[in-house]
Amino acid sequence: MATKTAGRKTNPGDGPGTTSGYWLLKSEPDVFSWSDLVAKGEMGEPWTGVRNYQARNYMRAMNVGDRGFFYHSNEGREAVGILEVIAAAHPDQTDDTGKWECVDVKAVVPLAKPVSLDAIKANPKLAGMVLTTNSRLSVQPVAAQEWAEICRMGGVKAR
DNA sequence: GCCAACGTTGGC
DNA sequence: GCCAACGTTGGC
Repeated sequence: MATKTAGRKTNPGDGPGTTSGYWLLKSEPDVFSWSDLVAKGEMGEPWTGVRNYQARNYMRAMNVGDRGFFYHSNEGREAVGILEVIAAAHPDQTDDTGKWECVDVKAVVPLAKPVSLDAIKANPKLAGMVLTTNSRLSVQPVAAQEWAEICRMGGVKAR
């Protein structure tokens, strides 16, 4: 593990090559939503379909037990729940080339109050979030203090 | 639905 | 190895 991340810093606030163990994963809710993941229960679901090297490398850096926000892109534009990594990166069955990988995740808890992109942008503590600095990256690291702040805004205990 | 930003591809 | 063309993402 601790795979190389193409020479990039993983996250401001974390040292180079380290991760906080917190993530943010995007999905368009009309393709795969938070409630879809909840419906999978403890079995969880492979996070397939990522076709971006940076995003793949972040998935490779994930450990079982890491937590992430489930973010609804396009429709909703808000973090809606907390998920947990239940299987480390493995080949993506929906990919024929053999290049792409996915992790398995399960739903942990919904945010009592979804945290919108607008609210994130309006919060100076979250100014450095990848969500705003690289809006196209679908799998991204979250710094520990960002995790705590969004949990607070979302009305859930940070865990 | 539009389009800016970003990433990838392929010709040279 | 450069860069123009193209495709995709996701906010607006």
